[in-house]
Amino acid sequence: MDWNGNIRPFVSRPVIDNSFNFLYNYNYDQYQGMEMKHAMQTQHGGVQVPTMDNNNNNFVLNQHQLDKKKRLSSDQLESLENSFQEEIKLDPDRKMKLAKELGLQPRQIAVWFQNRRARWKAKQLERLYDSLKQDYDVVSREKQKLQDEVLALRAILKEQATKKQVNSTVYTEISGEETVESTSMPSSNKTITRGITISNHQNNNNIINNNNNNNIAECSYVFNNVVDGLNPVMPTYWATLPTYP
DNA sequence: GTTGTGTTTTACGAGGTCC
DNA sequence: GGACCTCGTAAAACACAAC
Repeated sequence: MDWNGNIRPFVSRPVIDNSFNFLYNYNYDQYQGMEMKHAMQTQHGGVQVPTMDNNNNNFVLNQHQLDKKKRLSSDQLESLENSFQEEIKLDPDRKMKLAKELGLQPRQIAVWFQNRRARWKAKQLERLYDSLKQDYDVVSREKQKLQDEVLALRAILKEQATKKQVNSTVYTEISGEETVESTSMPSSNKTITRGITISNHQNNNNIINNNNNNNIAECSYVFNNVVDGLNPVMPTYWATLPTYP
């Protein structure tokens, strides 16, 4: 029994031999004890009734009736698609209207919308994945760039610290004061990073190399905050990333 | 033309939510 | 409790390459 009270035999197998016709009798039920929900349909969803077999008084299906799962026509699909584009959910009134217009069972309309929503959702997920992957790639490249910068700056710092150590050793020999600065990372990174400029670093590399005092004066806002874990600064492109509900 | 195989579409059942 | 939903799946329909 379908939603409209029509009876539709289960007809999932092709006729191989007439001797097996009993398998396709009206009373045949693949799922014993289960309610029949299928309605045999014509090209446009009309219900077909099984015919009587002359020999044994059983209901049998002719070849046309055995053609199950008809695909919807292009016109039907177009109408359904248009309706779906208007609203992906199907209210009962619209379902009945579409069923009438397209000559389909209301159940078919409901099922089509359910399947269409599933396809739509899968597509959305696919797009979301692509978008997130793109974002990830951008962030990943940026991270690599920043890591390279950190390595370069550490090398510079190490070099400067070595020079400084040499100078202070000479000074200590004279004054007796201890002025050696640690350059190890990351345990003492705060000490180091407070004296480094990351923004405009490429232009500043020369300055760093040539003017130790200027480097210390150009304290990095970005680097300090990121390393200290305070108010991390977002890359400008983050603002352009799409938002998702 | 046939056959094998992968993909798409139609349809359903199970289990859940909502009114 | 009925209508409807999502999710997972079966099976028919279809597309297409290989022979």
